[in-house]
Amino acid sequence: MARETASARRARALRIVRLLAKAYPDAACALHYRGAFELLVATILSARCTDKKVNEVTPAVFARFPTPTAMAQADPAELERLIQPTGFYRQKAQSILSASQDLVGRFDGSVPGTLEALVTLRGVGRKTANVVLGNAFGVPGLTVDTHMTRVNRRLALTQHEDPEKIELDLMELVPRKEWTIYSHRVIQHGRVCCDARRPRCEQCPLRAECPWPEQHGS
DNA sequence: ATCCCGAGGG
DNA sequence: CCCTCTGGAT
Repeated sequence: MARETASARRARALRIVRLLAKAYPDAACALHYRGAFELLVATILSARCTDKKVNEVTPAVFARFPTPTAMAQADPAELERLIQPTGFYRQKAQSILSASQDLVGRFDGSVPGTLEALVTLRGVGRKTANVVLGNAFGVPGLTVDTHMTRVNRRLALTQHEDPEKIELDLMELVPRKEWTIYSHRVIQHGRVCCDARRPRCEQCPLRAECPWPEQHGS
């Protein structure tokens, strides 16, 4: 594909948005949660871990520590044991405890609804903050995780590796109201089709808009 | 740049 | 065995 002009790329991005909507009309957050606090905890646990695995451990976690107040007083060893299958369990337990203590101490026991406040919590970066904003508060947010990074790079909607730079590129290309649902659809697409190891370009709904198959002979 | 860390697939 | 899975802190 010859070098693409900015306006051509913008038009292509909009076609991709439409194709994704048709291919994944029901895409949604795959984590199981009730309310902002549970979503925050589930999203911290989802780092480098499948959502499926997270959903297996969270019912017991939420049953045992249902509120920020309860979680803030949790025994670290018990929490570590409950979340152990998700990996990185010491850091994650520490993050969940510390973040919960901050919710109680600095945010009146509830999850704040702004990016600036959320990222001050231990274990919460832009990606996690945007998941909470988009799904618990209805504030548009692009959640640049491993799937968003891989798929958008293959689509040549960004050249960057740094998640924050990718987020800025996508903010220019994807209509603001679509940010949250676009993230869900790209993540689903990354799981079922645009696989990390071997993308299934033959059956990809975005094939006509993607330079990857031509460049990699499939 | 490196570390955390378990589990599943090829 | 190596890579990947809804990252973040040091």
